Amino acid sequence: MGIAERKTREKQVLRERILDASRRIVMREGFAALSMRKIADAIEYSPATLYLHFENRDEIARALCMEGYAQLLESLKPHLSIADPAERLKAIWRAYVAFGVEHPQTYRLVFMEDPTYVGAAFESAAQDGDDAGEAAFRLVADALDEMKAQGRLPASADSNVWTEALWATMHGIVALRLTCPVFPRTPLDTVVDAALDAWLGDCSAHTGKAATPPRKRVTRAAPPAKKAKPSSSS
Amino acid sequence: MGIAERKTREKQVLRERILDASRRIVMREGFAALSMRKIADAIEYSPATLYLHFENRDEIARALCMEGYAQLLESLKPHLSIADPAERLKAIWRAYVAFGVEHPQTYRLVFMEDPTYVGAAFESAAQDGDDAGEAAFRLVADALDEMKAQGRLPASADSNVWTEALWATMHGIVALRLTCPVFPRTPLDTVVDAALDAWLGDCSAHTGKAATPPRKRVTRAAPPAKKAKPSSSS
DNA sequence: GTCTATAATTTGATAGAC
DNA sequence: GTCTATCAAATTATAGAC
Repeated sequence: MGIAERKTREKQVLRERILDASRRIVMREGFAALSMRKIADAIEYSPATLYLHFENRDEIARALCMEGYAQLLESLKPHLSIADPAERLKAIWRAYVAFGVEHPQTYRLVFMEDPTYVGAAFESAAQDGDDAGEAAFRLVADALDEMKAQGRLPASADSNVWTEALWATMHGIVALRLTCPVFPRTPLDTVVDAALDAWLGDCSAHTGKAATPPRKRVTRAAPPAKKAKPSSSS
Repeated sequence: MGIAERKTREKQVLRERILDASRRIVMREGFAALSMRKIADAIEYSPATLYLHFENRDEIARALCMEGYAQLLESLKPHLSIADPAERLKAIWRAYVAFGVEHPQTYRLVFMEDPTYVGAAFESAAQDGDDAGEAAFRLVADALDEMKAQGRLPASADSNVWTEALWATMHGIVALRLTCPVFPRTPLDTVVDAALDAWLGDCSAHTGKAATPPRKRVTRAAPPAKKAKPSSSS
């Protein structure tokens, strides 16, 4: 069956070229500027050909979302193996935000455009039954549970609630950068670190080495802690 | 000059009708569905007439943004006079989130569509020289400074950074509701409260009456605090 | 599989009559 | 001030030749 396989392989190649061109357009001009004609021009095929590989523009968009989400996951992967749960979470979320600001149009397409797109991205990367969204959610929730078990988070903290809130915080940081660059803004890293501190705060318990200084809010008296925080934007 | 005044008044009336119709379309179908023709049909005028009152579609969008932002500010106003800075901030941000989820298309138009729109909204409501964005920012930053002065926030907390981070957090909560309704989600109020607690946390110092129980994260040992948190979504 | 050609819409915006 | 009529340009999507 070599002939049939070559044909499907060639078909696959063109599919990839279509997605490549689409990705370039989206990254350069944003999703709103993505049209079938523009894609066709870019790959030097007729618009009609696109419909042999994708049902419509929406299917191309969904494919791009799956790609983009996979790319995001890939950028998080190096940090998943960090032993300490707090450091793991901080590294993951820093990478998450970095991805968002470095690939604004991709991030926007996946998370800020159509509610169905992120759903498509999640369902696509299904592993062991449940989708990639669930898996990512668990990843964070489990780390929070670890911290709770170590007494580094309040026992009253619901890890599901905190996961959602933590995600919302980081998403908000990215989203504001993308659509509301209005204020004389704080460097990105400074805001991210402040947020991570607020949520994961003083995580030096059980680590012994007091790596993260307890830059924690006070309960009774004002602490003598004084820490300037210069930081570089992305 | 009664005649001229009547004419400008009548002109103003039509301008309002255009904006009314536009607002309805945006609220019902979203900003993407707002077209000059649709507006003209709604008010039973010809499309050409619209151009006598607005230069183009973008100017209508900006006008809607100014309206929407003013509406948001209005919904925050009742809480600005709360004496306690922590309670004030919490009330303000709860109202902010509530506005966002109750007016999704308006919120989306102002904060999630075009970067220039939110700028227009801010500059429009200029008071005493600086724009409404600056004013709102100060509002939050000042409250944070109050809390800091009372020793209820760490002295190391930069109120400008925290303001931006706090805004990002609340914006993220709203934005995720609008564009990523994917998970079996936590009730809105629960997430908002968790976030407010994480940022403003145990604020019972100096209030005497211990109104807010110290649902704070631990530093050394696990606290006996146990608090179930049932809450209603909006 | 790929193309040409085109249908069918929808869009923002304007010229000129009244 | 308002309308009719229309332009010029996009868009998605398809029919049918090759």
